[in-house]
Amino acid sequence: MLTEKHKHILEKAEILFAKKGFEGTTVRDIAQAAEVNLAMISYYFGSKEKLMEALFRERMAEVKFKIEAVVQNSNIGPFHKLEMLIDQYIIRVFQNQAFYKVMLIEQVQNQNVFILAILRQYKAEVHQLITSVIKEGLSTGEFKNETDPMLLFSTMIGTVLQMVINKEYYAGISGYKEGTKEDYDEFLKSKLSVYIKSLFKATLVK
Amino acid sequence: MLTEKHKHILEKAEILFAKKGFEGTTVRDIAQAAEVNLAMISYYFGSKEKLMEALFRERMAEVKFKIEAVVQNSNIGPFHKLEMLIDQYIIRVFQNQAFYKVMLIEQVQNQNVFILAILRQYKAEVHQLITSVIKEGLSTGEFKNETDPMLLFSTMIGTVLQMVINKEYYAGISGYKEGTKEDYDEFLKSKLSVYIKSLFKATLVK
DNA sequence: GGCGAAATTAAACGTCTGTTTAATAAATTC
DNA sequence: GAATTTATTAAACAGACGTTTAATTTCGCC
Repeated sequence: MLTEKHKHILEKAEILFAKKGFEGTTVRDIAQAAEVNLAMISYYFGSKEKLMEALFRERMAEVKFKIEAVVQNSNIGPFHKLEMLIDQYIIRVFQNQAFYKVMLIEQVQNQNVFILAILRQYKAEVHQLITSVIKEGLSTGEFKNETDPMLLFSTMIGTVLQMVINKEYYAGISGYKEGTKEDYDEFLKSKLSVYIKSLFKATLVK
Repeated sequence: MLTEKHKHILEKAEILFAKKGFEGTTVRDIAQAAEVNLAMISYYFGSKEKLMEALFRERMAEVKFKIEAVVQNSNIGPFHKLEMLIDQYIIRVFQNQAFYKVMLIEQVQNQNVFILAILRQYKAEVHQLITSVIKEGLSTGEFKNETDPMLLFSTMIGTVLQMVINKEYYAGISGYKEGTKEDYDEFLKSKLSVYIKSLFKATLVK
């Protein structure tokens, strides 16, 4: 089990991995950021690699529950379910920007077999979930049977991540000035929410 | 100027950077892959960092021309221009998958100021281009004035990159078996082309 | 309050890192 | 074709890397 100290170290490591990559981050960097002795990282996690794996195990576990709750609720229609999944995804990414950056890098590089397996399983679960909602919409006659769920899936994930990555650039050109960073994130989140829902609607709903 | 040998080394380095990241790739790795002596990398490029910068300078220079040609052609309508930009982007990403992975990682990590500047300029140019085409469509009354160009831009880039990143996963679930890797890439490219154009159409065209 | 286990520390380990050196080979210049 | 510049090499460099060690401190328990 992970203690609060474990989680504290993971949090600091996550930020460094997002900024400098796994190889670009040294164990000494992590120890300094978390204000613990260098040797504690090995003592707590075994190795730098196992620390990364612990980070994935920890963050992925948090995600799983929340998604399932939405889809299994039978009181809401299929498109509203998709809307909730979209909002949920946007909120999750903005709340864990560092981790989603780390995840993106790992997905691109595809090196660590352990993380690869976790990601594969995660993708399969989310994909299956979206597919089942779309099938539900097809059976009620609400949706058109045209678009590959994987494409919609990629659009949702891809668009959100691109906006997060280009946040600073977009702040410059959109002329957004007022408010704190949190306000700006809220501005982006609602913009993305409206936009992606409209894309889904145009593509799926009859 | 870059000789053929320079370009050969950059090509090999690019593949390694995409797979293992900048820090995860050693100069010895690059030398071995390019079949040159270790010291030649410093001799040719000055340093590992400058090699990376040379890679960006080289690849970005190739891109610039092609985009401009499309937009400045006045014989074609605004939506058809967008369609051409979409196809061009898809072709470019699939033709330079390694570099676009490197670019994505660098964008996420945002470390090297030189590369940051190149990317900023590139984004500004592409963004300005798309915006001008959309304005053209608005002035002819062809387009609706609703969507932020930056969002469409993010969708195009994000969706394509997600599909490239998840190529292997998608091959598994889509049951694509027949043909070579090149055939599979062609299959994905045409799928993406049709899909993204339909998203743009639904969002922009009256 | 004393004992055993767990936590924390500074120092050291061998290995690998990017870069430089000094010597040699190849190519270019006149 | 000798002289000079350029390309290539193996070896060495100092520093940084992840991990381990052995000693010390802190803690929970009786």
